[in-house]
Amino acid sequence: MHSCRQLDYELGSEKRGCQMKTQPTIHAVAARAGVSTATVSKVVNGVETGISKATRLLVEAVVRDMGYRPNRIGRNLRTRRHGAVGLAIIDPSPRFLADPFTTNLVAGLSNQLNTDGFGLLLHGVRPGRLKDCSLVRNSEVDAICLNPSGDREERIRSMRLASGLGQPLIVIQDQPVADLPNACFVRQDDRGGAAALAELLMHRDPKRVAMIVADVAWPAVENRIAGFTQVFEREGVQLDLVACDETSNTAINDAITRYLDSHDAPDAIVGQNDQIAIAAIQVLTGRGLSVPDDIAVSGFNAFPFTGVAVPPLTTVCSRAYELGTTAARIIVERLGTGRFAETDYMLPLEVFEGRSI
Amino acid sequence: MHSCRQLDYELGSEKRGCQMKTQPTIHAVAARAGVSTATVSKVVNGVETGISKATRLLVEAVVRDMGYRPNRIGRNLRTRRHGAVGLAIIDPSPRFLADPFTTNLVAGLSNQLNTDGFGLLLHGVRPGRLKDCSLVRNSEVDAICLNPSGDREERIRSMRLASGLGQPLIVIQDQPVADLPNACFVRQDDRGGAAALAELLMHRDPKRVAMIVADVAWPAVENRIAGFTQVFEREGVQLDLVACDETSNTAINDAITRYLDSHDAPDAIVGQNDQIAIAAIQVLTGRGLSVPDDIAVSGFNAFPFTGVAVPPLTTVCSRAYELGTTAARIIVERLGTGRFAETDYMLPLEVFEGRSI
DNA sequence: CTGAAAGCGCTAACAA
DNA sequence: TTGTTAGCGCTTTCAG
Repeated sequence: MHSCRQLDYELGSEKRGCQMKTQPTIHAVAARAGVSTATVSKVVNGVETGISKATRLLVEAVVRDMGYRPNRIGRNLRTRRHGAVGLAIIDPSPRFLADPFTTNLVAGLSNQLNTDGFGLLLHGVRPGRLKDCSLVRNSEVDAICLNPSGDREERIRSMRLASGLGQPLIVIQDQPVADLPNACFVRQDDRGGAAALAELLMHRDPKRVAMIVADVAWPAVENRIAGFTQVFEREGVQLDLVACDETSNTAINDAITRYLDSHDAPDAIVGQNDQIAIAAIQVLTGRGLSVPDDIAVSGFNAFPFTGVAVPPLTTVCSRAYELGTTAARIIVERLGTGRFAETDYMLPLEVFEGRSI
Repeated sequence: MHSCRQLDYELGSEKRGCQMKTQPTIHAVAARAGVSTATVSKVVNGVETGISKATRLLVEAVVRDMGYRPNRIGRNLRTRRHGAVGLAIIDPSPRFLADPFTTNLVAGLSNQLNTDGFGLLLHGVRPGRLKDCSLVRNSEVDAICLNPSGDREERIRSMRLASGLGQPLIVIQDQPVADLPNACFVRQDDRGGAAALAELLMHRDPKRVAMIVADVAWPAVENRIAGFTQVFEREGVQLDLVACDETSNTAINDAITRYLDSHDAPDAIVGQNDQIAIAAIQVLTGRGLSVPDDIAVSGFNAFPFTGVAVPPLTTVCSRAYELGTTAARIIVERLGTGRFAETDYMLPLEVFEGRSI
């Protein structure tokens, strides 16, 4: 049997000629080393018990020599594990990754999963199209990580769909939904962060604050609005919501300009993220207004590269990268133990005090 | 045999109790529909010939009813395809994705691969650690996409290592290496773009130009420097290279400040990317210098969100997203035909003329 | 038009 | 300490 397989392999590489060399299988290694496939398997997987030093060394040498790399498919089929996690990011833009929050989330998730021996399958999904995503149509990952967007109803549809797949689901940055079996929620306290920022803003005794928000509904933004409202309602401060297309700088500038043209100047402008806040500073400066003397400005996120502002931006620091590593750890634990220890994790947020308010 | 498998499945779901329901297999579907697994397979894979309408409808109904999702592992083992491509991004920072170039590259690659039915396995790899990456240690993807960084020698080591794996290799953004079997290079014309920008700068008749570069060596940056040098040497313009840690805004600002403190003011400052150029504008403005009247400033990339500058930045537009989609298409074609049609693709670059030079 | 059967590469239980 | 063997879920001839 060994020699037969070995023959297959040798024939394969000769027959195909110009074709790429066939990857050696565990059988080829076993045959060359004169041991069984079981022995090779044990050596390759570092099983300590029941392998003599000599055999181990021999097999390791043959493995190196033949350039053998275990085929994950065979292993996965046998262990009934995919060794991978899917991340579905719901976003209308094909450049879904351009948002620094997403970027940092993906980096954290990817790094931590890789460390633990898992792969990350990345999918940008247009709203309403989750059902067509290959993560959903096929069984190809051990768990699904979902970053929803859109209004709450749409997000709940996404979550139910993903949950119905019968595999562990980790929802990033959305409020828990009742009776969602086998789901775990991982989020940051955007509401608390916004409230802390609002309290800070209260030192200026503002009457009116404008918040510039994207026209795509993100759960984080809803919570940021809720956090402001919580403080501002109590204090009798009016909150104006100004919507814009955040994917274009000109659109952001235009929206801010239009708002300033048609309203009395607010006491403060907050962006739903730092890019928008920086744009606001520039529009204000361009109109001869001084930040923070005339108008306070603040943002959200504090990611490197988005913080190049003069004056330094006061902003709520997001923890997207840690959201990613946290989610990864939870997934790995869930896959190991068979259950979620907790089903709701919330990372606290802090305000970075720049000089823009 | 069918009923035996079916029994397994039923038992499985009952025995496990609180455990997650076992995913139905093709055998379970076949048993429930009263057909063979071969028939189910054909229906699921949309094979048109030799399936009666009635059978198709029946099987489809059972598939829906049971929530059957084909297990990719079984399929992959049989077809000897992984259905996935690995992307190894060599970068010293764990936040490798934060760079907008990388971000856009990944978005393009991911979207196009997903469209063509492939997954993308994302790996951030620290320099010199490629050999430990699971993409390298295991056979788990059909092709590897490599985005090298570091000095040329280090990059060549990475490329040789990846090429030696015996599977198709696509190198993003590096100069072709001779005798690298089964590799294809996909890049943008950074050198040409830089030269075009340099020509534009010549209208100001500069004597000295400072280029702010990161201390990590990226192939793109080398080419940008080469493009400048090509024009500036001909014209007798001096090019100063100022290195900084580009991952920190303060480091960028400090480096520019130190340079300006210790040298006569240059006629122009170019950043290796737009973030750096924007920082330069702010440092200059803070010193009471006017851009572009006193000093011209320009950058590279023109990605959305990094272009919030006053005045609008003159910059060379990168095509990272298209680099990604192009690489994806090449990979898919290579996997289909068994060979690369070309082994070197170069996307031309254009200058966006803002008002900063 | 449908089904039986072989086998993809690997692991783990069990036998030797 | 090592080897034999039985599949993991699926596709694909080939026979009916």
